[in-house]
Amino acid sequence: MPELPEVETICRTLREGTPTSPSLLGNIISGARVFWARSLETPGVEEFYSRLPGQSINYIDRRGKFLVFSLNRDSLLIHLRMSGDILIEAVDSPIAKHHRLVVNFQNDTRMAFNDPRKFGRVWLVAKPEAVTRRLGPEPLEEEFTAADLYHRLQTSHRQLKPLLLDQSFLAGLGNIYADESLNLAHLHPLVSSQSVTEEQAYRLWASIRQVLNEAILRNGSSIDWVYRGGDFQDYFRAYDREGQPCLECGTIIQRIRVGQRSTHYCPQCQKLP
DNA sequence: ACGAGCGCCTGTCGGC
DNA sequence: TGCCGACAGGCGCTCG
Repeated sequence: MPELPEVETICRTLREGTPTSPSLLGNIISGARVFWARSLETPGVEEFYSRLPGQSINYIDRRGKFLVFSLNRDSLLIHLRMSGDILIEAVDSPIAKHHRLVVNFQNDTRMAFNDPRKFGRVWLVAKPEAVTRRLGPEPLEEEFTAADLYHRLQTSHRQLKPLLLDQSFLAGLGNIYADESLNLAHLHPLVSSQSVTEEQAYRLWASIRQVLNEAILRNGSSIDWVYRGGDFQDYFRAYDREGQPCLECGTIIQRIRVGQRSTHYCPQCQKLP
């Protein structure tokens, strides 16, 4: 489920709390349990157990698709990959089937990392940059300008879709929001990046930000059995709309394979030059 | 430098 | 009903 808007939604929920679940800020960690060792990227399980107790959650942030928990001495980073989710529950509730790791708090609640497909990863490190250092710019930050995007496109010779999925080019886009952004910008997913004009780059920049901001306003997208409570899926323009009419021109949305990923686009609005 | 293919995993869905 | 392949919001690796 997790691209930037979904991770941002989870991040805000954990940081700010909801009527039914209070903020995690200030929670003191009492311990942890790992049920699937490969979910823990670093350190080893024993060190993970010994370093966590006594540290409290001072802040919760997002970098790309990573959740970043700032503790007293360390940072706890979680990447949800394809099927990961974060649940807050009572410490004495049963361990659900796909719980891979839990962090217990002194207030008798716990944070569970639930991940059916086991692709997600957790890091406990002294410096978060050790994990996030290779990420590209944050698309919603003010410092990320259209001129910046244009120059980055110029320095690459790749197709737009795989480039947008490359987290070192831009942090946070995944398959859904790459397709949505390209559709809104009227750019074909196979267009070569260095052929994009300044005006097209501006359109892509504005489209990426518009799509991500609207998705965050709708708490992200909910698809299949991994449900998060967002409803941006009801506003998709291209993604998962193969065979349906383009909302702008009525042409049937096509699905092709690009870099092993399903790619949806309107052949009329998004023409190859 | 780039794209293709594959591995990592479990679950769901459609076709036969 | 059961089986089987295709597919899924990600990413790191190898190989041409």
